[in-house]
Amino acid sequence: MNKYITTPIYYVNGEAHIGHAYTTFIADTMARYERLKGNDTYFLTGTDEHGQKIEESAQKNGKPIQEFADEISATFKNLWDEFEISYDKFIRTTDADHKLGVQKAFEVMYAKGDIYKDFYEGHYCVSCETFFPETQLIDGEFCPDCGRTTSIVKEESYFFKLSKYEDRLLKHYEENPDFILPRSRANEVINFVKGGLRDLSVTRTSFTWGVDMPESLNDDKHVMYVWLDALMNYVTALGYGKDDANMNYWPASTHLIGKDILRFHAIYWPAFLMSLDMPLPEHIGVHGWWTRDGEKMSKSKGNVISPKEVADAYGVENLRYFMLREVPFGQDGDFSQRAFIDRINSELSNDLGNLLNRIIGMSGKYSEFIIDSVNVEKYHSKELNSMNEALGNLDGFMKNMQTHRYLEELWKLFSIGNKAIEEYAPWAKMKEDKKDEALATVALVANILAKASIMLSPVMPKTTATIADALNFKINNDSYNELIIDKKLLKLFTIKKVPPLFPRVEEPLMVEAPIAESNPPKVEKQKELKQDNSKETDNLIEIGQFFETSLKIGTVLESEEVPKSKKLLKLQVDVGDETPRQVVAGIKEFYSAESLVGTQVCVVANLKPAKLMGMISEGMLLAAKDEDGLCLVRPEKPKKAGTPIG
RNA sequence: GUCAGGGUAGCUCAGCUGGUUAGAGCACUGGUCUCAUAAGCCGGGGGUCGGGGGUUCAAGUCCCCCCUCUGACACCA
Repeated sequence: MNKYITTPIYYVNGEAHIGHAYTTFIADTMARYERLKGNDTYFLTGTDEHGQKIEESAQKNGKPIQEFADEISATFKNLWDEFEISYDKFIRTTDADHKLGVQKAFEVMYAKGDIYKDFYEGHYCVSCETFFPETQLIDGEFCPDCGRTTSIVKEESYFFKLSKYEDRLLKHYEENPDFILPRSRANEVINFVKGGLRDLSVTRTSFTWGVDMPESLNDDKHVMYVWLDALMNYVTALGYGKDDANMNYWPASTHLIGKDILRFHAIYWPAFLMSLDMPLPEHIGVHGWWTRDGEKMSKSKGNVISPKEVADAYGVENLRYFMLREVPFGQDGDFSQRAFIDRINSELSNDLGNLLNRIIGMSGKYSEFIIDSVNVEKYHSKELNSMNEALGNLDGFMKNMQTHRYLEELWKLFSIGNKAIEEYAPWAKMKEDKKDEALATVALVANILAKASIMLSPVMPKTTATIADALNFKINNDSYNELIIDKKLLKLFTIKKVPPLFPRVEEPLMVEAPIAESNPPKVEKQKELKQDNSKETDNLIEIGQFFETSLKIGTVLESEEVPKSKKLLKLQVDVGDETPRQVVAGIKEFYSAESLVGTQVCVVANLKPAKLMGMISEGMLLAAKDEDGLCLVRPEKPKKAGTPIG
């Protein structure tokens, strides 16, 4: 059977973070699991390199775009190589073959009438060079960004008839309840589709760093929109549009993605495939995000975890185990060294590693390290049964990507082993001259470890290979068939002594990033500033530019909640003009309407008016927001309304 | 605000179509073996299953209302 597992292609806008590693670990585990079962498996990962953002980032770094993309792409590839990720192909959207495939797809959809050239018609603000939907316009006419008059302008664009596939998509979700996993994500998608789909603009004329249009269309003003380009990677990697060399792997078994790109994979991608008359992937697996010690990770907070740093400190395999064991698939997970260390010590060191040592010790003392399964069934049918029961449950968990349940279930084996040793106490049996029984128990545990290692190997390939080596067998499809499917026992062998697999971790191996306590310590502030400074140095402005912003002290005269709004307060603010200014501010979650009346705030006074919930906002309040909430910036002492700030 | 999904032991969670004294792991604690990485094993404490009504012989499990959390969308200037 063919299996095809993919990760998203990672955007080359920054280096790999823990989330990238997580996705890749899950995918790698699934791919290894399928191979173990003897399925012909293709595992794809790679990088997404087109689009305006990349163009801009390269410019900022003063590098040719391709060179910039090459560099970042290489950091991903190198990291995965270092982590021994078992990908079959690392695709880059700048690969020539990929571009060919995208163009081919475009031609097919175009020929079919699913892509048509039209005009992106909308209210266009010339000075902002942007289109705005009517709902955002102020008084149906003015630009929400600059307040100038907009005009109805048509810009040429190619569109994909997404709307045409609405019904077919809904039908597919309904008929394939496990198309999107976990279920809760499917509901989100269904709701969104039911809300109606608009045709998708699939080309851009505003930048050039993208896949060119197919020659047959003879239209080089446009380049492909990045998502059409990016999503196609899943088939161009198999040779679509070129030689179809590996198209026998299509459709994909699982596209693994993070929750941020759900819509593209669950709506656009299936629609594209329908248009190309190609089968849809079996599953879209949607995982959550990682927090750190309960808090969101962010660059400004300085608490971002580098996967390499963690792997260097704790070992890649331990990290893989932790990430897959700690969090229920689909949910957000929390990374803390404490939780990590607990799992290493209690599950890896105590339950597993120590168990291996126990039988090495006993076999050495009782039988010169020789392990013989001959009497296992005679004395331990009870243990064998419960072991087989747990082993039988594993496949279902993996199919649903419930890696945490999978590992939890697998760990029952070690418990069975530890309990058996205790219950049958081979040392006592030896004294009672029941060597057969003593050795049977040791052999039972050896078999438990062997079988568990096979099933653990997709998660921890190297460590389990070491265990297998100690137990004189190799983990592969053959041993899987023999020991797991046919439930056979290990043949007579001599166990090899190995050093402890999982040394206990007594204290954190990484320096903790400063974490905000109840009162944010100064350290964090400093760090934040430092980061910002270093970031801002290439982005300095002239003082004149600063003074283009008119900041004034304002006194809040009136304040009321905007009905039906979660975030907005409508304020009347005196900024020294004859009439008060109406300012709509998104601070309702942090300030009650009454508490603001009579207080002073800092107002950006020459901001172009904007329309929020249909109300004009003629200014903006200065406020600072971080993970702990938002606070307004206010004058230290009362000042007359309208006092300029500078 | 609309929609979706939650709120079960200190923590992380399991409890399918309602049915005996509500479970697991971790943490805490008492005991105990010695093959082992001060690991293992046995036992214990601890829950008004968010709140309030209702249906039923019987509800964590079904219905209604409320509180609260998370996510998506609609307004974060």
